Amino acid sequence: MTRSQLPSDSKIVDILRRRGYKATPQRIAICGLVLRSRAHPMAQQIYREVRHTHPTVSLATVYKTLGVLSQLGLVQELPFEHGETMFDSYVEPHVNLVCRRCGNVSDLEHRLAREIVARVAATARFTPTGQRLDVYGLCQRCGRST
Amino acid sequence: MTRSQLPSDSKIVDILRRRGYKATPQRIAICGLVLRSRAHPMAQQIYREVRHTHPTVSLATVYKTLGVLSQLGLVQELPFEHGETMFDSYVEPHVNLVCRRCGNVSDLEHRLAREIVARVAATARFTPTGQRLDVYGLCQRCGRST
DNA sequence: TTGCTTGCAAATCCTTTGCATCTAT
DNA sequence: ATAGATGCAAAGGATTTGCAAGCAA
Repeated sequence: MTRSQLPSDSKIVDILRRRGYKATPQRIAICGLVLRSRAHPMAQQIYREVRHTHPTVSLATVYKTLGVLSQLGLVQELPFEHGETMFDSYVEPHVNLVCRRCGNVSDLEHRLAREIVARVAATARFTPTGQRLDVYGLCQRCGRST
Repeated sequence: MTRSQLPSDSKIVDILRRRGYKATPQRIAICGLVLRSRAHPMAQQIYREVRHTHPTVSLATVYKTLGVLSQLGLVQELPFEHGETMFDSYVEPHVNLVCRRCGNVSDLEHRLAREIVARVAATARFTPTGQRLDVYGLCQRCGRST
């Protein structure tokens, strides 16, 4: 299975309303930024970006909206060692390649991602609802210059 | 590869000294607790436990020692969404089964753990130095009573 | 209209740091 | 002897919360 289509604003409005949330301009903007990003943004970055179009938005609203998206299963939280949490809108089984030098996180689809979740669940009689498969190291770019 | 033997105190003293750290009683106690635990303890829990034998130890020392262990590659930090970080003394590729109901984290060895790291690294020309393979869901015990 | 949402500020919580004192080597 | 470690208290930084005012439905 490949990554699903990135949602339009009207799709986002639908999703929010259907789940009983009001579709406010701030929410639509924040959801749009997060769900259409492949950059694994952090709350502060989303805040900075959304202020370009909604200058009065608060960081609290960003956090609350990220909480909603997380509740709805539309994003996955990826807390890291150094404090901040990245948000990944790709929630299907996949691998996060996390470069320890440049900090970049990229998603990689691989059949083994689904397979390991399924196998492990069967082996341990564990009912899976999500996963986080990170590989840490040096990306191609950073590895060259070591 | 299976999980290596749990280290004795004298082994811990050796490791610390060889790497240029002083082997203080507090450090030996903290390292012993963490490296011999399979429970993925958090800093507060380690603090509470180590105080049984070293009542004057401070939380700051616990954090500093955990930092040393992390630097040495002897433990892996597992930060979670709800704030606290668990410490896993099993650093080889394996799967963490994280129960969303009871909170228990258990390590599971599986050949696919090594395999996915190797395959993904080759595919993406990524040089791996570590990994975190979490599967979230309901453990056998909690799954029964759902 | 009305309850959910926003934005602000204050509060929380985990973790780190500064520093004087202590101690392993 | 002395560089590194400890313990305390204060600081830091991300995230959450309380609440009055605002807005979607």
